[in-house]
Amino acid sequence: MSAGSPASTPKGERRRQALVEAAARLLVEGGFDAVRHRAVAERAGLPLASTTYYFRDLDDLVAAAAEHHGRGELARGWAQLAELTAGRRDVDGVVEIVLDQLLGPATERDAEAVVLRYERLVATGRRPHLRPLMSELSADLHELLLETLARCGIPADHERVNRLVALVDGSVVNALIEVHPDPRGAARRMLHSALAEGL
Amino acid sequence: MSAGSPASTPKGERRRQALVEAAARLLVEGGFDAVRHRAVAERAGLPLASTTYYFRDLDDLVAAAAEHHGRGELARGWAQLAELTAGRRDVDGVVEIVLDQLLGPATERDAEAVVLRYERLVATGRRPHLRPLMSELSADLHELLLETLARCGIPADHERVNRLVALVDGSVVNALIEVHPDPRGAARRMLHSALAEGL
Amino acid sequence: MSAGSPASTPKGERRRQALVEAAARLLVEGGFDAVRHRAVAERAGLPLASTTYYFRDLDDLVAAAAEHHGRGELARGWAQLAELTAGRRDVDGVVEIVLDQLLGPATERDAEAVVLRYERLVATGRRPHLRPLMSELSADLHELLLETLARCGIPADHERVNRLVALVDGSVVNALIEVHPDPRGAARRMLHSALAEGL
Amino acid sequence: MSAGSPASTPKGERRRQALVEAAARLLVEGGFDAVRHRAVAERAGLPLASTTYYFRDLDDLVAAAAEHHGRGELARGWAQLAELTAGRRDVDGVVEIVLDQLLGPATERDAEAVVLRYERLVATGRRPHLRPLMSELSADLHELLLETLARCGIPADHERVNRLVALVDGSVVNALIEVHPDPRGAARRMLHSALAEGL
DNA sequence: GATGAATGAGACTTCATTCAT
DNA sequence: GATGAATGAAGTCTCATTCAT
Repeated sequence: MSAGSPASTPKGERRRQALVEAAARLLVEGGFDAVRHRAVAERAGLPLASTTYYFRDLDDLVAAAAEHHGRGELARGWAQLAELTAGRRDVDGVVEIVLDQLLGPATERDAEAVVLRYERLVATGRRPHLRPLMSELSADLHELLLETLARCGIPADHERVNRLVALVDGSVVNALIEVHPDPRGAARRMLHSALAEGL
Repeated sequence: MSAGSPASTPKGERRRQALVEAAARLLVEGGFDAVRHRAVAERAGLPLASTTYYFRDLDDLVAAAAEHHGRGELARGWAQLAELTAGRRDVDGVVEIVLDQLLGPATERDAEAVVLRYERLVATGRRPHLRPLMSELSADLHELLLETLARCGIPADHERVNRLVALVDGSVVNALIEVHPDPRGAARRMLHSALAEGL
Repeated sequence: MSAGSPASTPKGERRRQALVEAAARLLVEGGFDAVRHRAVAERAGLPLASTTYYFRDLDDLVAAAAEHHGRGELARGWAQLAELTAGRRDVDGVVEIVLDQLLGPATERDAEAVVLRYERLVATGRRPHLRPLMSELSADLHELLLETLARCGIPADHERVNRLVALVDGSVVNALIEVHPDPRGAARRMLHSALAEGL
Repeated sequence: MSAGSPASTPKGERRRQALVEAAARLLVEGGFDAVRHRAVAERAGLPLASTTYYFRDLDDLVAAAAEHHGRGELARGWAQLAELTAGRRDVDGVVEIVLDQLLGPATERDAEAVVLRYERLVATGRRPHLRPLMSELSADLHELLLETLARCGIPADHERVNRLVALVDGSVVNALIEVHPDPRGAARRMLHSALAEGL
């Protein structure tokens, strides 16, 4: 999916990967603007020129980083699902599971940890080249949630998942503007009240 | 609310305003990254140094632009409300009105026109200094929707408005990643299905 | 001596003085480079344009500040002399008095407090317009030391004062480069060893 | 000792050196304030960006220039010493040699040529990062004078050298404020009178 | 007399990208 | 294949000074 160019040697692939990981970490920490050639190279402990050697330009590297981060999140989600024993759960349990799938595991610095998911979504609005990637990731996330709800004994279809996702994402983006943002809390409250009314 | 400093004369106020408007236009067209001293000055047809004369630094100018844009949207919303004849409406009518309030009037290039609202929300996640402003705007928007729903004969409380907003915003951010994004359409479908089930 | 231009009114004179004092304080705190129109005006609580209204240009203001500071030091020196009871003193006493006259009263942050005297001397090397002023101040300082030594019962002539001054100033400028500078201490040691050998 | 970073190739080293020399020349001509990125680049006939490519920031470049100048002076001093035939000399001869070591060879525009030594010393008072460098240069100069005096058949220890240096430096900084400065002359007179009295 | 407004010049620095080796 | 070297373009911001009022 990523553009890629040279280096099909194992070593080349390893270095490419190191750059992607470095870029992904920067993405999480500082957003899209923080992904610069220099910063990535330093993080990865590789020469500056390697960033343009392995990636056509910065957009290419940013895209690869976004993809890496997105796939990592999904992998975590599927792994979490695999460990989930089947069976009915109360609302509280389901809500927490869904929040974990959508926002990642709860952190102390939640607001900051969560923001990248939304930066990615919104940034795609101005970067058409990210759309195919993001669409793919999104479809997979959808699938993951569908399975997760099923495992929890909650009947779910595409529409219901869409609504759940919208409720969470909508709550979060609106929570980010609070002076002391608590996006996870906001999403949790929203989900509860929605589920209480039968979604 | 905006920081600003000099220019109490009418002319000064006019120039300041010209800069804000130029910055706001750039914000709409290119997002936060597009608001640069040079670009703003050129847009406004004013000397480069005027940007730092009227605004302490770029953050200050960006904030003023965001505020300008946000207040403009709200003003439009209230004006629209004022022209709204009271009385019950069918779901279709209400949905269109709510979409207009939240996303602005329908445009051809809808995806692009709509994206700034979400950039603003998300950007605030990394720019704490925008939070007070955004919170204020958000509260006003909330009020506007409350009134709008009342005018449409739909019983609404804070919670219901929150849910509506979340549904729209969540739909939109998830629609932005489609290869051919139709955020307004996505939000419309979501609202319909939600209202059909009694919200 | 200072250039001066407008404002012979009492109020004008007062504001001019306020600017000079503000500039002098900045001079002490940050050296010549710290004396900027903006900084001076802010310190003095006066409008920016007043700095160019009362002083032809920045050099003029800097010169006035240097003069103010220099004359203040000298006034302090003469006052100190006036309070000095006549009579022979031991070397220690004389040394401390001379150090006070040349370097100002001992401070905790001595290195920083002392540096301006030498910046002024050296800066004059590149600013011929400061020379008449500095020469006058220097002559007065010379006179002060002559009187001081006499009061202490130490026979002194111009040559001896010159040598004393040179020893102190030479010690100080060479002490400023230490990692933990102690210019007063260095000057003290130098004076002691010189006086021990009969100057 | 200088910070620097890239350029290990001969060519790189040469360009780096060109920048340092350009900066050093500017330092001599106009003092610390004259060392600006633009000015250095133009002097060296190199692109502006090369100044930040070879030097982390301006402070780094200024320090390198100060070091270059200082080491050059010292090298000249040691070379001069090497050419010095051993043996007793009269006071006049010794004085001239010491002045050469401390102030550089006599020039027509003496006052200007000499001022940088003192700017460097005094500037260090406000720029702690220069202290280690200046201390090292100072120690070497001390050594040079010790050897020089020995070569001239004059018994000298650290204390005596310190006193000599202080006398010269003190004379010079006080001479810089004369309307027609003659720092070398002043130092010469001071040394004579001091040596006449057995130091 | 006094000052708010205004700006051209220039300061330092970062960065994406190219290219020779 | 890999990378150190290099740089043009642009970024943010400060400042001394002028001028109209």
